[in-house]
Amino acid sequence: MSKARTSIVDIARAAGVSKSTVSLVLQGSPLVNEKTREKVSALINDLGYVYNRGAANLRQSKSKIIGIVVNDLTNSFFAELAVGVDMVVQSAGYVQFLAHSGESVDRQRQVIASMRENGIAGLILSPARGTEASDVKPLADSGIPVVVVVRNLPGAKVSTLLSDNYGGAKSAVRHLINLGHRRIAFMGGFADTAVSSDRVRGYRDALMEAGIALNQNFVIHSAPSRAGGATAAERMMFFDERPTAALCFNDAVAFGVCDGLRSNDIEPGKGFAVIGFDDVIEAKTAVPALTTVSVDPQGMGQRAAQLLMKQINAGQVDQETLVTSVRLVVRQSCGAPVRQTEELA
Amino acid sequence: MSKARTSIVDIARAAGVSKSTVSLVLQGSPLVNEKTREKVSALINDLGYVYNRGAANLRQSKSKIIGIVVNDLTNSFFAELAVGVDMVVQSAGYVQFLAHSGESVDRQRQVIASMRENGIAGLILSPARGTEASDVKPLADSGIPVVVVVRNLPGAKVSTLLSDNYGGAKSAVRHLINLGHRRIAFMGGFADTAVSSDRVRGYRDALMEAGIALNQNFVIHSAPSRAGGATAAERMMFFDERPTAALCFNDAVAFGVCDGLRSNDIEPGKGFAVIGFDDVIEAKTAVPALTTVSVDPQGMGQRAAQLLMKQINAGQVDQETLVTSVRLVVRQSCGAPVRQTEELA
DNA sequence: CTGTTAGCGCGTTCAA
DNA sequence: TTGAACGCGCTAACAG
Repeated sequence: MSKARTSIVDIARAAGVSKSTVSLVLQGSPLVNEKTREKVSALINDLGYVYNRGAANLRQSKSKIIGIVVNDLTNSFFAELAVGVDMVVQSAGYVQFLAHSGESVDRQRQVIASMRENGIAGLILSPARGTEASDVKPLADSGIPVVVVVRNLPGAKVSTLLSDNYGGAKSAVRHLINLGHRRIAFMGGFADTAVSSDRVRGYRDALMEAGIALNQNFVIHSAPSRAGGATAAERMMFFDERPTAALCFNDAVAFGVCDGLRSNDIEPGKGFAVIGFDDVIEAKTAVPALTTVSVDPQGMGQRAAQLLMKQINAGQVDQETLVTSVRLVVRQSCGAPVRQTEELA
Repeated sequence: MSKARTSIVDIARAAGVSKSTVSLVLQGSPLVNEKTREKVSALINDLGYVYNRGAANLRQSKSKIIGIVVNDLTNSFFAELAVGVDMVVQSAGYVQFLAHSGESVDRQRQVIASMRENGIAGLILSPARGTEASDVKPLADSGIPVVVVVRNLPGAKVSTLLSDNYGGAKSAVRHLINLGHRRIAFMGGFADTAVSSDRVRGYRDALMEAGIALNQNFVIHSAPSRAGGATAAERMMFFDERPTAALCFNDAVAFGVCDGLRSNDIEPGKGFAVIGFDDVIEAKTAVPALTTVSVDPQGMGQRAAQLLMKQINAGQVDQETLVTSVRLVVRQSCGAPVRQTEELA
């Protein structure tokens, strides 16, 4: 209808009061006469007034906007994470800018810059591969709290929320050992990422703890994808003494390993046990019966958002690193959606 | 460091010019002396100035923010959609507010209101079930363009982008008929949604076209989920004369149907053909060999965003309804990630 | 204690 | 190239 939206002055004029009074009404201030309050409130409704948060932000030089940049929204793990963030953000009366970096540090830099121009109150970042501390430095320096999730970003003045990669790997391998396995492989993932090395470390320590000698060949790196898992499995077939179980870098790798086993006529689950970290969350839909090391991505998103809100409200940036625990879970599909049936360890 | 962020006046003062000049430099206006431009640009860098888009928005009473509200970000279909939107939004220099309604019309109303307060330039909405035209009316009335995707919203002053449910179903059933099937079921989905009835209509028309009488029993409604598919399959087992093929409401249902068949010792694919609309996109990871009616969700997101940008730039709201075509695709997994191998029809 | 006035925050715009 | 006005809501100070 009307081109110009009705502003606080319009309704002030209509009510025969000053704009200050209207502002007080909007804020539910008790300093205003009941009668005037009602008249003003009525006008606000009738004239279809919409609060202009931008103007308020400008005046107060603060906003109720938080930014979230995700390296791959296509991966359900991060979509779920974003949903978790959204939940707490929404209920705190904030809105979220969401951007997808697609693992491109350039795009990530751009969107972070853009969010900064737009005056976000805080940022949650799941960094693209190759992100450096300098990429968030300007933000952090200007006092805007940043929470980095999933991958860590050493040297940056930010808080960090990681899943317990070391502990998860360790308890998964312990579980395999308890099942009687002695020749256990670690499959998939690139060697040069912190996430990967933490998981391998957990794997090693669990073996050591059980007095099992580490066979270097049994750590088979590959792309952290289904295809990577399949090739890792192929490579494994050449060993004289093959493993009887594997901890996989993630669920995608685990499926790939199963694919690779099957094409060599080995039925996974029967004699060969496979466990994967469920980073990719294909598990939710795709797995017939796979043991996974599970992170709850929505929960992680919630925690990240809470961590951020805390800092925003306190007006100061922290630098804590939190680790969210993981669970060993057997998922089962029985002609129906996958349900979590058993929790181990 | 500094509490107050440096503003346009700070650099004006430092450069010994007026803030107007700085503003002109920022806008790349040619009306400014080359020498001053350089001096100003240098100061902008040195003082770490960040453009305050909020202030600009206020002055111009327009923003470069678009809103996107999605009913279920947890569903990869919508996550991909959001990525598609993000691509064109980002490259147009906009940012997006993203909110997840979780199929709750109340939350949807809230977030739409919040986005309106924040001055979005346009909205892309994948409506929660039960959304009514009135839910977007205030927005549409104030001249903010809205593009509704996936589900339609009759009576609202918005543009709409739907996938070709009718045509897709029709060509899927034609395909099954060409394969020699005569007893073809339609399984899954609630009867009372437009999406569902369009698909059933396509199914009917394809049968009619081939002179095959419609068997009312063969339209088996159920929840549009994996569980729903499984129960639909169970129900089908009681028929005296069972179908030999099914078009499923979506891929989740299709998997459920496969689950149900297997638990009755029928191997899907061998003698019983299953086709699903890939709304849920489990197909990408989970399907060994399933024919799907495919929508490209990222592409759809891009089109939606383009449609919206067009209206924003033109400064007027349209009310067109566009239909995006779908493809019949056989996906195959062969010990490696699923690839699209064959395109039919 | 109620209600008002004036000025601020920051970038844009236009007349001068 | 610039001073001044402007967009809209907030707030400190002040008058009734």
